[in-house]
Amino acid sequence: MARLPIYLRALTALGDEGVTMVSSEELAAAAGVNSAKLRKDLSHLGSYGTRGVGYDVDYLVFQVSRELGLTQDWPVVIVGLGHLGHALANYGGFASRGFEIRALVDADPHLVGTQISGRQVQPLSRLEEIVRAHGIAIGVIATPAAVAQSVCGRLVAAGVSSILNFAPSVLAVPDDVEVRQVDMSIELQILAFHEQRKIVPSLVAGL
Amino acid sequence: MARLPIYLRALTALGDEGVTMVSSEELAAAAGVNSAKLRKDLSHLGSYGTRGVGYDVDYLVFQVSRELGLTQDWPVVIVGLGHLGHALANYGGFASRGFEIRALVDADPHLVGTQISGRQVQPLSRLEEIVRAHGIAIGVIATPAAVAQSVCGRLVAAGVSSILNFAPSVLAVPDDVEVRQVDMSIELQILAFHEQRKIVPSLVAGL
DNA sequence: GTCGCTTTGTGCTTGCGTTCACAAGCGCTT
DNA sequence: AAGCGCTTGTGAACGCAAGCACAAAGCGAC
Repeated sequence: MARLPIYLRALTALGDEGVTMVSSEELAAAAGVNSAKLRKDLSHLGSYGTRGVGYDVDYLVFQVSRELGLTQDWPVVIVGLGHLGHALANYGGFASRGFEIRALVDADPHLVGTQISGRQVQPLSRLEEIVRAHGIAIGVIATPAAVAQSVCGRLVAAGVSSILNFAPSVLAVPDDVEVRQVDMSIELQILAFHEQRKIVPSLVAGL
Repeated sequence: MARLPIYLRALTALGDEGVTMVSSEELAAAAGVNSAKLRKDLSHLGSYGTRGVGYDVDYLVFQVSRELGLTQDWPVVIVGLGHLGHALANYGGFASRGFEIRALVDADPHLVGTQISGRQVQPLSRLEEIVRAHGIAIGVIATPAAVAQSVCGRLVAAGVSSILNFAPSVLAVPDDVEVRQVDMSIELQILAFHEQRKIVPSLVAGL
């Protein structure tokens, strides 16, 4: 379920505060969801709660992490090191959550060979070689939209089966490859849509 | 509808290629959705298609833009100029889509006063003043999670009613404020979950 | 002008996810 | 040891979105 990471984040935050037991009601509030939904989600993992008491925070963190596959480290390659790729390479939130950025790749000869976050940028021509050598299953695309599909195809051909795409383009992939799309312009446009709906209805009401 | 921006992106891409008319089938393929869903979505805006022919690309771009409220420019403030905020400030995809980054704000005295993407970083203490002076309705939070809720509250109090949050924390806001959450770690965790499901079932099948 | 091809717009069914509401169960107190 | 209060886990109802399938409608050809 796509909500497990949110629960995990809330749980680790609670754990850091020293909380040892938590009720579905409290955890649901921290995660911003309905408590029944949370209980149903957690029940799919097994019966890890105690009736009348709640859930043991540490134990639940472990169980959710296991379900998400975070008990092992996932090697990741970042393709494209513009401003965004740069930010991703320097983002500390990955390593602490079971992801290791194993390689940085870019097509720009001026970037290749430079150090970013203690790691050397590799040329795009070596992409397949790098993916295979490290057994990388997860790729991050932070390139311009024009080359995103090409990079995606090469990643998939080299064995990558999960892709996080920051480029504003729809990626075509085989059915067994998972793609998640993050597009900041689209998020802003959705906000603009809601902003306008707050204004337009007042005009309609005035008619 | 949250899919309109995706349609708009596909439409502008087609327009740049010189395409003038497009069928729901073609546009749906470009946007990665079902054609019936696309037609139903577009029909909510009005009847802008011609039966037997399709949709006029330019006209549809205009209509979708109008529906999304992109015929006007939306002023935006970015709070937090770490690696991610930096990348956002330099991202060209905003201005071209009807958003103008009007102010950059950070708490770090070393950053305040520096120029980023031709704009001077303002101190966090002036946040409310800046929001009110520019009539800013949309705020982007790219701060550490620890201060995200505090910044969010100040933005809302100053009049911001839409927030794009990159910090890994759930924001509590009044009902009339829209929040959209972007969390790269969560996206990666969802990918890891699917990756693991590709491996674990093979073990289960072996039993 | 009529016929047929193509594509939109939409009623209806189907399926999934959310939510309510309650029974089952655990621990604490007396 | 028994009862009480609290919380989980889940069966059942509800609502919404997705997709099918077809009727309505425009355009071109003959």
